[in-house]
Amino acid sequence: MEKSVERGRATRQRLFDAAVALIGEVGWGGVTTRMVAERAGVAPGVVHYHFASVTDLLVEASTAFAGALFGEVAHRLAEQPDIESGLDWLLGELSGYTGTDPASLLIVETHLASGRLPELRARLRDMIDDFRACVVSWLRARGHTGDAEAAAVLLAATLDGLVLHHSLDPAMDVAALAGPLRAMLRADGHAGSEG
Amino acid sequence: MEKSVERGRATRQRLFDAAVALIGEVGWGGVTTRMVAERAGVAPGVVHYHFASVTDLLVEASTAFAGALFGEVAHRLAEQPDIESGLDWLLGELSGYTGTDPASLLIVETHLASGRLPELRARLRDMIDDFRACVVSWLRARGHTGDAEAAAVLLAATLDGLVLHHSLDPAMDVAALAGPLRAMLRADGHAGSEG
DNA sequence: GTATATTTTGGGCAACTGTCCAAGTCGATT
DNA sequence: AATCGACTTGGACAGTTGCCCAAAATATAC
Repeated sequence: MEKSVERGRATRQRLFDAAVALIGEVGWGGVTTRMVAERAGVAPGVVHYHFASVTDLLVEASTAFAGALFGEVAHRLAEQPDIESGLDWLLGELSGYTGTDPASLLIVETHLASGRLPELRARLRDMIDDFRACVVSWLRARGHTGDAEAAAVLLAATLDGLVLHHSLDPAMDVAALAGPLRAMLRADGHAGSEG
Repeated sequence: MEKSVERGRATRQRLFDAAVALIGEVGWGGVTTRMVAERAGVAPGVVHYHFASVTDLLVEASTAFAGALFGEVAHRLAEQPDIESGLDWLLGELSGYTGTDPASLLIVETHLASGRLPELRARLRDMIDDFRACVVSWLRARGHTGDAEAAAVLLAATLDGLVLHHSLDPAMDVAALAGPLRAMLRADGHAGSEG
């Protein structure tokens, strides 16, 4: 009983991939048992053999994908020598997210679904916390002197927002955003009053 | 044939309201004919008497709501005497969007659905264009000397992103973002190299 | 009153949904 | 060879879906 298990793992992985692709194509709520089964090239019953429910599959697949994506971005960002080149790299990546690619769609769909699925919500929040923490330490190591936490929160939100708007407006000039974005992270403490 | 029409308009409006509320509660794809009919207090058949399809109702309702919201925000923003107080007002508004309110949910849901509904996509893009244009003229009238278009794009995207992240992380300290956000809009031209 | 236009009703339809399950396949173990 | 366990199959089930429509209700015009 070894090759059987191996085959099972492969099927499970194919279900993951199919789920990720379909969430982007038809939306979180539009993914059906038979759809994902057909896409994975298996019989409909297989889905409920490997997962308790379709929602369960969706949660597992989307968190796995999102986790890998966040980790990858954080990792690549950490390799950037200074803040300015880091931002340039981020903007460059961003221009690759046209909004039609599975990555950006899945991220936003997962965000939304998390509002109605507490467990998914918790996982996603942990991921964003991790990502923010990476950005904070990266900013500090590169000489950012201001409120690094606030900057990280703002940067993470801005990136997500840009992915969203870029999908609506593919003609958006991403490169032109470098100026104000740099200014945002050049803030060095003398902020303003706050309540 | 006048009071009849009036009653029809009232029903139509109740269907709009029900649709807006339900998009936030169960998601764009989760709204069903019978759901919206029950919420509006009418028989299921009414929906398809007033609208060609549920999707049609959803598109009409969400664009009407989003248009009113964008218009309201742009109008209130235009009343702010300077950029800093404008940002403060925006952040204050933002802290009201906990992510559980219908407005923020509907905005994000509509964003997403637009990826699969070309007409909705076009309408939404026009709205954001209008909003950006308002921000641009507001920035210029308040003495912004840099690339006002880029600043407006970035600001609009950042606001949407913050709504998204605020919904995931209600404990987010919105006021702390004022510093870097102001710095972003304080950019006055001497940006940097760009590809 | 009758006639006409508009809106509303409640049920009917075929298609699809998630989930389950008895039967079947296939490789490993004995 | 027979047996065992993990995996897969394809169909069955009850429930829900969007959409449609003949009939009833309501309001205006004559």
